[in-house]
Formats: sequence, structure tokens, C-alpha cells
Amino acid sequence: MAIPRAAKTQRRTRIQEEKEEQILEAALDVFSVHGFRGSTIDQIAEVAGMSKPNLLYYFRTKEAMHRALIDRVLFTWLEPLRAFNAEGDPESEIRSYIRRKLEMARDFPRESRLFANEMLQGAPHVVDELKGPLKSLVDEKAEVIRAWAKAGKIAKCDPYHLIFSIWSTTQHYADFDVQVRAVLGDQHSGEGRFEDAARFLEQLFMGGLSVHPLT
Amino acid sequence: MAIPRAAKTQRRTRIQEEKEEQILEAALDVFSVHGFRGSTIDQIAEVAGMSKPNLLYYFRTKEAMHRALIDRVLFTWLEPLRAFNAEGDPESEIRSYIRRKLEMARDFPRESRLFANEMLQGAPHVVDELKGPLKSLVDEKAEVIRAWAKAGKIAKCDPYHLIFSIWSTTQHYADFDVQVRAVLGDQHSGEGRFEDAARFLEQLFMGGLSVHPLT
DNA sequence: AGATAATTTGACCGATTGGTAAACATTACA
DNA sequence: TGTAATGTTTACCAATCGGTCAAATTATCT
Repeated sequence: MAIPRAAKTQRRTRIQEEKEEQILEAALDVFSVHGFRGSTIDQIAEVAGMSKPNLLYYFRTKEAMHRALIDRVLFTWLEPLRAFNAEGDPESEIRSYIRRKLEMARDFPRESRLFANEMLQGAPHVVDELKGPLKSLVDEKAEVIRAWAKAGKIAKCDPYHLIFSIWSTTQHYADFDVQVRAVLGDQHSGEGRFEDAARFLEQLFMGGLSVHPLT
Repeated sequence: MAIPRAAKTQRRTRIQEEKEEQILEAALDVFSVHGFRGSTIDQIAEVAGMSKPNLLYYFRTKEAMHRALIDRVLFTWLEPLRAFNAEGDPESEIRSYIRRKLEMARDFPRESRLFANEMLQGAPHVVDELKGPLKSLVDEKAEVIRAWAKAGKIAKCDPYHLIFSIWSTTQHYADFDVQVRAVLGDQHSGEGRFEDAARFLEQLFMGGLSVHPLT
């Protein structure tokens, strides 16, 4: 019989697993640069090294590919925020959150750009996830930060905008990589740049959140 | 005679000026959301309220439209950084730079997204401007900041990463507007959100750059 | 090995893409 | 007002788009 398309089968073949992986890898390459509408199945197929109908055998539509990709990436992307620990020491929790986010920007820039592209377009495919799970998670962590501020462990500040600023400053190094590279010139090699950024951001946030600001 | 297409003429007609303005306005709408490859001339034409060939009478190609748009926007976009004054008081200069950038994110979100899209795609159309004029301007202002730090007027810090962090935190409110809105919920109206962000960023940067950090 | 299911491909489809040609309409200016 | 330049539109083009189909190939299991 022809096929219940990959998705329908109960057990996943070894081939299915390999090829779907291969496809999503290529899709990440393409979608993260050109966004949903700017990407073509043909290009993804070429990067994946297989024919277009073969791609469409595993994912029925371009949208299905994009969705599968987003779903997979979304989970790991929020991992650092989930790891944010209410019981820990505020300063070191925030510090290590920043570092983790920066590491992700360094190690998974395509994933960062995939989301950035989606956001720029008004998040047509993930707006529900934003208003649901993401908001819940942020609300929870914001409450933790607020409690820390109330207890005088860090400066009083809007926890939501604090989180936004950590997101934006760290992801900037993935999303605006070209600009960063162009402005800094090619003298700073990859690892040096990363360490410079980490040191600066630590200084910025630790200073900005210290309990007794001088100004 | 048929036409030396608009560009070639010496004096620009009233109609030329109006229509080109109309087109670039529509192009900004479309390009800022979908990026270069994701945008279509047809869609821009529809938004602009004119026929596709009419569009192509004023701009020969899609690329020409995009370039004209980028060129026009690039200048005003760097205005706040240019206004950065070496003679002024460091603290208030930085403070007002942040505020100006935040105001631009609020008042010109499409322009911000246009650039963000271009950066995500590796800046294929503006990489030269980045390495040239932009880098020069940033180099110049970075030197000013470095001098301030050396004179003990602000904390010692990497001036480049300081500038990056101001760019990213402020532009975040334009580029990731959907996310911000989703997370904050619709309770915070536009103006309130802006003021909250301004207050937080001011606290963050003034604290982070104060001369005697406690940590 | 043989049968059956899973995988892959070339050929193809209608719709949309960026862009052109030429006829037509309008404007500006003597 | 006439006419030349400017502006606009209809019809169209080849290329590419997302996606289908049926045939061919390969893997799996008895």
C-alpha cells in the first residue's frame, strides 16, 4: 500500500528518524535565515541532499516542516529559564542565567534566528505558545525575582523588563552577528568576543541590580 | 520618448515625489515584516494602492526598492548615536541616548524590523555600510566612552559591548513586540509599557555604569 | 527467495513570482 | 491648444513556487 505518511505509522523506522532529522537540520539552516515565506522547499531539499517529493513524503507541507522545527526548538530554548532556581542565591542565579543564555546564542545561533524571524513576522505560528506556556513560565520566574527584590536581596526593579533585557542582550550576539562582527572587525576571534561580552553583561547586570545603587 | 526611468531625469516631478514616497511607505510595511525574499512586489503594489507595472516604473527592480528604502532609513536610524556628545556629561549623555533609542523603537518599529530582518539574513545588502560608515561612527563614540571611563567618570567597561547592549535592549521592544505584548498581557497599555521599560533601562545602565560598583 | 510495506524519484500541475512590451492616458509647457 | 514627455494599465512572459501522482526502487520480514 502507498503509505500512511510517516506521521501516521505507529513505530518509526530507523530511516524515518534519520531522514526527518536530516530534513529539520536543513530546514533550520534555511528558515533561520530567510523566515517562513522567504524559504523554499526546493532550497531546503537541496541543503538536505534529497529530492523535493522525498521531503514532502516526511512532511506533507512547508508549514508542517516549520511547525515541527519550532516545536522541537522551543522546548530546549526555554531550558535556561526553567533552570532558574528560586531557592538559589539571587546574584549567582541571575549571573548563571545570563551566561547560559549567552552560551546558547553562541552554540545555537540558528535557533535564535529562527525565533527572531518568527517574532519579526508577528509570530503567526507561535503566538499561542507565547501567550500560554511562555507567559506562564515568565510569570512564575518574575514572581521569584520580585520576591528577591522585596527581601532586599537585589535592587527593586521590574522583573519582566529585566528578563527582556537579558533575552535581548544575549540573543543579540546570535541575531545581529553580522553587525557585531562588522563593527568589532575581524581582529577579535570568536572565543575572545564571547568572553568580552560575558564579562560586560555580568558587570552591567550585577551593577544594575546591586542593592544600593549610587545614583 | 518612452522613458528614462524616473531615476534618470534631472528634475523630479511632483508626481514622482509623491508616488515614490507612497511606494517606499508600502515597501516598508511589507519588507519590515517578511524580509527581502519573503516580500513580493504584488503585495507592495497592493498596499501602495497601485498596479505592479506602475511600481516598476519608479523602481526598476525589487532590489532597487529595497535599497532605496534601506538607504533612506539608515541615515535617520543612526541619528541618536551621532547626537552622542563627547563634551556633555557622561551620565546624562548615556541616559538620553537610551531614551532616544527607546523612543525610536516606539515611534519607528517598522524601520527597526527592517534592519533586524536584514541582519538576520546576513546583511547581504548593507554589509559594506556596516563595515564602513557604521563601524567608523561606533569606533568614534566608543573612544569617547573609553575616555570617560579612563577619567573615572563612569565605570571601566567595554564600550562596544555597552553600545550593543543599548541597541539590543531598546530595539527589542520594536522587533519582539509580539512577544513583549504576549508576556506582559494586554493590561499594560502602550504608553505605560514604554515608561516602564524606560525606567528599568535607566536603572540598569546607570547602576551598571556607576563608578563604584559594590560587587 | 518472495511478498509486502516503506522509500525515492521524474514528470507534471496550477498558481504565483519578478519583470517586460506596448498601447493608452495624463500632465506640463510652449 | 497642441504636442512631447510623463505616467498608467492590460496583457503577457519565462521561471519558480508549493504540492501531487504514479511508477520505480529499496528495505523488511517470513
